[in-house]
Amino acid sequence: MPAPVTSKGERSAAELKAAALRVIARQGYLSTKIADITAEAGKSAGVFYRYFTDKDDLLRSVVDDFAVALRERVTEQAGGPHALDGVEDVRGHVRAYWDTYCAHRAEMTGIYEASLVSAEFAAHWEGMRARHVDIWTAHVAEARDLAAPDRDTRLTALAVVAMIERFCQLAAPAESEEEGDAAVEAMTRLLAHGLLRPEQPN
Amino acid sequence: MPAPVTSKGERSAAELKAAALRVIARQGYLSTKIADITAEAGKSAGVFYRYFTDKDDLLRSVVDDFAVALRERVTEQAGGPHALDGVEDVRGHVRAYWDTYCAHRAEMTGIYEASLVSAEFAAHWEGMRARHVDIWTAHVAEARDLAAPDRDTRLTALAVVAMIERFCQLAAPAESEEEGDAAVEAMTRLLAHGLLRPEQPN
DNA sequence: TGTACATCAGTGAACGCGCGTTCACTGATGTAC
DNA sequence: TGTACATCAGTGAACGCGCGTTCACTGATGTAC
Repeated sequence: MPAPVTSKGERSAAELKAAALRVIARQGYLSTKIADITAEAGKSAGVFYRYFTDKDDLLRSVVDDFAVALRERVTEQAGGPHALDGVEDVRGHVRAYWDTYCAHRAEMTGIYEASLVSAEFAAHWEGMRARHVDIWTAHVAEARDLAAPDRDTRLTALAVVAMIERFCQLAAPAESEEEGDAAVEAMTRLLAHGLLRPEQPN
Repeated sequence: MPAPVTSKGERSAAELKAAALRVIARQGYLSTKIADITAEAGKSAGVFYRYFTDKDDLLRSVVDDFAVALRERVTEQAGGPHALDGVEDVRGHVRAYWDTYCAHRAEMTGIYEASLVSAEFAAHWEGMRARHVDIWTAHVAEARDLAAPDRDTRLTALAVVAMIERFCQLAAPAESEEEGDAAVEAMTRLLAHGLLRPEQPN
């Protein structure tokens, strides 16, 4: 990725990235053309290649910014919930994913759609999911009093992650903060207690 | 879509469809080129256009076959479970989706990936999901003793469908039938009872 | 049974569209003297 | 303060790649007489 040299150049690169996020949020990554991004930034097509080698390079750069923002966010709320010993902890995990998804919908969309076509981003997305599955696997094993997670535990964790991942794609962006709360609550209730009431026969 | 005239033509069109399903199952729809399909069928590129106008036309045709197969399958197992009054019914719904997903993975992949780029297939996929959400909404409302489903009920149903949809994408195809059973079981347990045990404090 | 003709499947080179990408150029900004 | 020069951002027309798509042609099959 060619680097900007002057402060004006840095601003332009940032403007292109910001424009890309807006376009991607609007029409998805795969449907976004280089010309869409430069037009959104109010520049001509050629300038794109002064700052990026191609579309994937820009996505990579945008995703790096995203990772930095995530790291800051994580250290901010240091020491979150670690044991799945109640609804509160489920809600905490769900809300964390929901909030970062809403705050970085374009980045998520970009990585996800690119993952369908590019091995590099497929690995990236799978890596993100694998980390979540590991976390949930540990929690599920703990809730079930298992010393080591068995296959069903890992499958359950995968199901949890699958639900959160896809539900956020479908329900975000919420129109209002209240709708976001309702979305988080629906996921939390379902994950914590399931659909059936305990007193019902199975 | 240009129609084949002779019986040999019909066979060729069917071979192209079958080849397309194999290629799509292997490398996805978006990454599949017309030449990949004709090569897989052992034919030259030009013949494709004798039977289909373009890639989406072939997908449409393949999806029509799929819809026919689905209708037959549904009428076969006539009168499935209609009330969500137990784990059995949850399992039944989950298994039905899992089985058809595994049996028609290429078609599902095709519609899904095309939906990211084509409005037509986006509508198709959303329509399929909407039908499932309606079914689950009714069941969740019943399980909660609600006369009419409220917003949380619909969100819960969406979460259920999101989980099934994505989990099947990730876990299918299973290596063995036993792995398939385990997958269905993991989804069923999670949906029916959730992660936490009733006796634990919430 | 053989021959002529029509029809359609199939070939693969050639064409052309929609992009991504380049490039010669302009204009703005900053620096040296 | 003014002038000359260097550097970089930015332009947009032109280029070219990777496909999808077409088309003139071949070969196979079936039909009429």
